[in-house]
Amino acid sequence: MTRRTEALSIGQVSEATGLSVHALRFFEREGLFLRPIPRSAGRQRVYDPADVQWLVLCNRLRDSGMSIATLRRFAELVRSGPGNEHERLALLEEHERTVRARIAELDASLAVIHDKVITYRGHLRDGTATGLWAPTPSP
Amino acid sequence: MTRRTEALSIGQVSEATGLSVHALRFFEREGLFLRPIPRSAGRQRVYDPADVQWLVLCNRLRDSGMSIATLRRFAELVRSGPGNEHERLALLEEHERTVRARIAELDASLAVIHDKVITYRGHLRDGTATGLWAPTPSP
DNA sequence: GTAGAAACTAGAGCGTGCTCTAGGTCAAGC
DNA sequence: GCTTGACCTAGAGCACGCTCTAGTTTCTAC
Repeated sequence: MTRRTEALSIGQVSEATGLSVHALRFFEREGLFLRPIPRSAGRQRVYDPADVQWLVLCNRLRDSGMSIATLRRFAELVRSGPGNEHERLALLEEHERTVRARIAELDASLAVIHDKVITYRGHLRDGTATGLWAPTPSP
Repeated sequence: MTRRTEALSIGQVSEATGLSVHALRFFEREGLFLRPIPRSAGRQRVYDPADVQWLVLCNRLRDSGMSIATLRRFAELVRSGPGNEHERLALLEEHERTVRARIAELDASLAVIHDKVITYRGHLRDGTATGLWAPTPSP
């Protein structure tokens, strides 16, 4: 007897992933799923837990700045089955480098911003808050 | 004798800040400068080094994800002179929190991505690269 | 069987942040 | 004076990533 995997409606998947139902349909149009999502007799989408797992990964990739186009490329690679794992790895490695670079950039900006915050606090404490916008050590 | 500050053309400011001349005019329309940029006899913008310094800070704020709207709010506060330093500090502190949260989010995503990378490398090394997309420890 | 919620499609619309176009004007060198 | 390149304005256009609309159908509960 074939074990039925748990069927999920678009609303349930939306709930589970935090993606809106609009976004889920958009993702499908954009070819971001790993398979054609099957439909019920009434043409409604029937997802399964593996789709949700994939979407969770998609969320991580999107949240870390991967574009829809790159995500689609990754999905295409996974869809086309075994044999292109080196390409998938290369794509992920590239994205990892991008994310690390972005974090480094944010760290650098954060240092500048935190410095400003410290300076403002100091001047406010001392009552000498003039000309504080400058990026160099404040006057 | 009044010391002339160094006058800069829009092209020079573009060069110095990395912002395009289009972006500089856009920033001006959006009210992101600390003063009305003066014009030459021929209606050309005449910047000075302080404008460049401000733009360098703007770049840091923008690069770290501050919206144009928030940057405008900050510029308005600075423009309106002394007396609102607490507001400026609050704005910067809020942005600092936002940036830290973003870094934390990226760190979390990076962990997931790096994990995938490691898994792909392992499976490729072992020649067992199947079903590797899953976000859970790969099958 | 009927109400109300949820889903469907195709396609328009929107917020953000520039970027580019069109049609000039201005400045510097020869 | 003329060329060349930088600059001007106002406004249109664009890429991205959804979000929403309109009109219809389907599902669920009573």
